[in-house]
Amino acid sequence: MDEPTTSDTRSRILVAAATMLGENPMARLSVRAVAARAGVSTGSLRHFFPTQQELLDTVVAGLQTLEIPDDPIADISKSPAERLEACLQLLLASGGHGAAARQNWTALHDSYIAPPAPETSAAAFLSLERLGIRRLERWLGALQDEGVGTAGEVDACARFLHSVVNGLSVERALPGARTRLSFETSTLRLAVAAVLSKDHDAT
Amino acid sequence: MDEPTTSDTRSRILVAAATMLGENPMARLSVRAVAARAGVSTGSLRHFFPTQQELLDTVVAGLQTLEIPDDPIADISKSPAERLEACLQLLLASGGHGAAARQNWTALHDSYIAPPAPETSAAAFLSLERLGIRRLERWLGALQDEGVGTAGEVDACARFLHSVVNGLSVERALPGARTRLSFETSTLRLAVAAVLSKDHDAT
DNA sequence: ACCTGAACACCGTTCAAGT
DNA sequence: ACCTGAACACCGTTCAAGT
Repeated sequence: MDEPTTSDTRSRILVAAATMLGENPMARLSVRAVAARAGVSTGSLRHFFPTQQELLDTVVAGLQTLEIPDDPIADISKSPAERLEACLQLLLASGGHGAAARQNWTALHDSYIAPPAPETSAAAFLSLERLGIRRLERWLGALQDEGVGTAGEVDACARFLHSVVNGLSVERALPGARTRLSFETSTLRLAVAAVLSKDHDAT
Repeated sequence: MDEPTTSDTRSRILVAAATMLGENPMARLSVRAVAARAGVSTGSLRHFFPTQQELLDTVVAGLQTLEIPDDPIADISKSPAERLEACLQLLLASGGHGAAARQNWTALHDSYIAPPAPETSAAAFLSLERLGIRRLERWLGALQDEGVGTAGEVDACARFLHSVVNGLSVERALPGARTRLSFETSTLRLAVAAVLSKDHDAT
């Protein structure tokens, strides 16, 4: 963990932002509102968080600390394709099965799809999405460092995998999830093969 | 099509917005910028498009219908990959953009995800899903008849493509859809390439 | 009905100034 | 280094006023 007193005001800002996000996930955190809630000036807020996006990323990253056990990408005993598939399975698992999956998508729907003016709450969701895509990019980057080629740009591949996982994830919340389960692995395998197209010579 | 003269300024606004979106899909269209580009006042723009979101939805909906003909799989003037991509775009388009996409997913959510006993209403959904997958299988079968090989079984490929389209579709209903628009084609292209992996010798 | 442009209430970021 | 608050350049929306 970080030291509890990285800065008193920095923490106050983070706490204020996290509280406001918790109270109303679809509100957007303006500089002035967060600064007022934290009892600091806008300039002081900017001193610790040079940009508003950085504040958002930091606060949602803090909220996300409950995950990430051990990274399957580092397990050299398996092939690159198998490892990437395991990573995707990890992402997919975080969405849950059955009732949990449904509850998850209901929360997502109520926060970001149902509201009449969804663009206002976009920032929180987008920074969360960026977190997931960053993770995918890091995994692909790790494989690239081993000499494994990717089909196209890394960010395009990451977006592709993200969409695949999203599709499978929402299907888990829809009826007939049990029937589709057998297709999940074949779909993930196709997605992995699409991304790791070139030569994958593992030693 | 609509009458060419629904309103001269309305069209000018739409054209200006579409042009700006084409130049830089990541940029956000401000009222003043679009109005200036179209040569009209902000108030006039607001008269036809009461809200900025409405403008966005209208222009992206227009861009989509502009590049979709009918029955793309039979168009032999294009390559198999291009045709399959066009088919997927067709599926994606049926989900709608912006407000329509959100409304669509809300209906789906309320019918099949939210209810406590989702297994009761499953039948309707499953038959609808089967319809979409059948369509994908027919497309893939048509390409196979031309001698185009698919990676793996047809039903597995169809399920894969179905998940990809589902993922992109739900992302259209989530915040930041406009930003992700540029990745849609690259994702679809990767998915098509994954499915049509083998030799695709036409003629 | 169509169109204008000023006005209102915001926004994120910058920066000279203090401590 | 930390902090302030004014200032700048935006933003979307509203609205009295013209045609």
